[in-house]
Amino acid sequence: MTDNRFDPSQADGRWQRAWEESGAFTADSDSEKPKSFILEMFPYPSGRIHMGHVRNYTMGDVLARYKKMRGFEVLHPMGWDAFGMPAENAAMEKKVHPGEWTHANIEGMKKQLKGIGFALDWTREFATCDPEYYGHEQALFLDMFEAGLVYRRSSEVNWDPVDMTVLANEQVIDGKGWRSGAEVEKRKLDQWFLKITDFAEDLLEGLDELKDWPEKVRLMQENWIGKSSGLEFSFDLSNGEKLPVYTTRPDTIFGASFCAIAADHPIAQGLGDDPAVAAFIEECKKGGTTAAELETAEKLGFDTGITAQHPFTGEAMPVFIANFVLMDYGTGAVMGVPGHDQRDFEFATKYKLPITRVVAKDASETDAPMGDEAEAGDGVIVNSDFLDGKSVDEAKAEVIARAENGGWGEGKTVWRLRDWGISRQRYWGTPIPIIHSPDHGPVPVPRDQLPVKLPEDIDFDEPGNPLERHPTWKHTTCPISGKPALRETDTLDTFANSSWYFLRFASQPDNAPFDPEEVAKWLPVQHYIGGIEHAILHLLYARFWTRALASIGKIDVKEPFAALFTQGMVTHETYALGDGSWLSPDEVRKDGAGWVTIADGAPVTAGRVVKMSKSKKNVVDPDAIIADYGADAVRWFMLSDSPPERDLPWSQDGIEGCGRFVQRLWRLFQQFDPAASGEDQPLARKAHQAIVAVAEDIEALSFNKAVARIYELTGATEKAEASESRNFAIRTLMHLASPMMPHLAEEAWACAGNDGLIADAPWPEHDPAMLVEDEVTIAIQHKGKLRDTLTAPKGASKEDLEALALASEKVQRSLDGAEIRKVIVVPDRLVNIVT
RNA sequence: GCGGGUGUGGCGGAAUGGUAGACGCCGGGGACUUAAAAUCCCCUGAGCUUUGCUCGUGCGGGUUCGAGUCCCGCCACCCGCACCA
Repeated sequence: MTDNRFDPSQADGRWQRAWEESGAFTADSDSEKPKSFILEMFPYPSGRIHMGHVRNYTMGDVLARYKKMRGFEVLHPMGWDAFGMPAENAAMEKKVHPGEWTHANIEGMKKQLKGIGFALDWTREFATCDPEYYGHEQALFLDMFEAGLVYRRSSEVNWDPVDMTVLANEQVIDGKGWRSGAEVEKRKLDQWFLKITDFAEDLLEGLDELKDWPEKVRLMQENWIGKSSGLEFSFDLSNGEKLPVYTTRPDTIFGASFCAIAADHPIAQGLGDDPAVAAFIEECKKGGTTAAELETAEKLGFDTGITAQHPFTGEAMPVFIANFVLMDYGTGAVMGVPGHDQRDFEFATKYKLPITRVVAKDASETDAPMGDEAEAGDGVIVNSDFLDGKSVDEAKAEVIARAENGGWGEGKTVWRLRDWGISRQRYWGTPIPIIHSPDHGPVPVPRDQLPVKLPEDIDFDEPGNPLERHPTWKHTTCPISGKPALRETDTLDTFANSSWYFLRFASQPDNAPFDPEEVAKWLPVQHYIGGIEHAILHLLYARFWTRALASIGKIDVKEPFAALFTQGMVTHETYALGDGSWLSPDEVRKDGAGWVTIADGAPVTAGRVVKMSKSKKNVVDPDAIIADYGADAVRWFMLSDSPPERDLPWSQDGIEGCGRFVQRLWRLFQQFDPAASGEDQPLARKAHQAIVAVAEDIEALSFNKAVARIYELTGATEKAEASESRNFAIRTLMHLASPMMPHLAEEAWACAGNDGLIADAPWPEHDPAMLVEDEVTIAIQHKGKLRDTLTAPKGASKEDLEALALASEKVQRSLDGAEIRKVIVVPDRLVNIVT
């Protein structure tokens, strides 16, 4: 027995090399074992691994290692979501090629990930910016193009006139470009779209099958897809035109008192010659789109002077241009029913339009006055001719039926989901494999010319898309006529890259994006782990892309991720000086109850615990922590205390505690004593129970509970005398801890004289007979309050337990001679005496 | 506004309707040491008239022999979406 310390600085690297050399985590798709695909959302190679990554990948790693121990052939790959804006920004700021910057980052981050000891199959690593990868992506794009799932149309975009580029909505801040600060313009550009709306119904219904997804994410996707059903019909207008409107409340049609159209509605645009109309349309465009602005925005309207004829009453209703009507939902026009829609109510109040009740609590309340807001709830239809007395649902069906019979409208389902605009006027992305032919329009690049590679010799000295102004790249010939033609210079949205990468992880043939048979072996992903921020876009696009490929016969799986887990953020206290400037954790120290700067002792305010971010300076660098405490301590911290779906507050005290526990386990592991003999039943029992409990906790992803179990068994084992049972407990702890602290476990395993890697060893067997206690603690209650506890043999009869309870001195004192009315006995648990 | 979540010691958090606070962190006391670090042991929800008693899981009710857990009504905070007709 030696009392040396575990030295991660030399042990970690040694075991990481041992895993790599033995190929311990290389997935064999020809294996006979059941398969398990464990995947964490692959990182963007921004430069450094941060604590959020460490937490995400540690969780996946524990699962992957555990599944391997349980006899699964595990696929646990890693790659790089390598296209995107930051690389281009770096190119502009640092005069470095985006590819060079990206690859340097990948090298650095890969080294960091290896230093944490993740059980990854690095043989399947790829970056989405590899021409092989994006070439296959281009092939998939062409598959979808040929299947009619891709189309081109003119669409409005945010245009930065200084950077000469399109901005995503989140890159527009207060109406200005986030980089240039220039006033952003709306511009119409021809853009490529993927027909995700073809799959709206399917994507919505598929959510029901995703039992192992968080309810929250399913609801967010459901709302995003936004199915609604109602009636689309046309009003006859006084100018002879027709005005199609969409409503989900056809039952309230007798309450309509006006029509409203969007500012960019064709009828409004047609009136644009009138300066007053033009001014109003301009006014509508100004309004901000932030939540707060919309909340307070006043309903504004402009009476066009045109009237619409009510389909049932024949009444003439005014048609307004209104700022609250959206052109891209429904038909861009609505019928206004002020009594039963809050927006219409506000509008009608402002412009003194009639507000009629057409839904009441019951049929007798026909004339009940309207309050100061619209009544959107259920009820009975009143003041509505043939609809009177019907329920809301009956009236909806009746009006839709009459409209359809009369040929002036039809029941319709409308979706909030829009088609996916995938064109980006950027260099660092997958070139869209299309050639614009003067004679044949947009033509697919012939398959034998894929990949369409990005040119290397580009510069970012001028604003705009480097592909567009490259001297030769876009010039090519039409594949049909052979005449000169131009390449598409837009690249694909980066979300396209992450929409099928899991298929490429499952199989990597040279001549195809994937092999359907290999995909069938691994998919769906058994556990997909990542941040909640991808609840909608990435996860919806990946579901769509998988379904689209299934619909054209490329694969058999429709849902890529069987189970989804969204982990919480890593947070940290913030520190600020009096002037509000932020300080990093290593610039401050505790001073009594408060905090001061290390530099000059100036008082520091410790603020809220929030997500680690550069702007708040509350980041902690994983490398520095690993250097101080080793990889296992950091991994252990990531799994301890907080449930994985909640935020994890980082603390210096916490990581020190984890570092201490690594050493404590190491000391215990060294006490494995081959010469020891004898049984220790209670300890053996605890070890067997821990084998079962830790397994259950890991499978439920309750890592914090698994950690607590390991602490408990550790404590019990430390206290026990040497025995064969104690040796068993020590070996058990090595196995139970090995998915979480793999370096320590390997070192201890080897020191105890075992051959091979503990990573390759199976999960320990438990003896079911040892799970059952032979003695139990019984709680004795009087009137529901605890009075005493006693130990009884497991399975003691109710009569015996009752007798034991009544024999207790404490119980008798509490009873104080009162008459016993009833005694409740729960075997092996408690006795409750009621007086 | 709509949808969802959370609320338990100083802190992170445990708890199939059955002994609330497992486990960890912080804190206090002690042992070892010339001393420190490391390590080990004990205490650590609040209060009280302290062999013990009372109170205690955001608040107010209810069901039950028994409620952190189930039901009804509130409050606070967090997240997502949002003029979607």
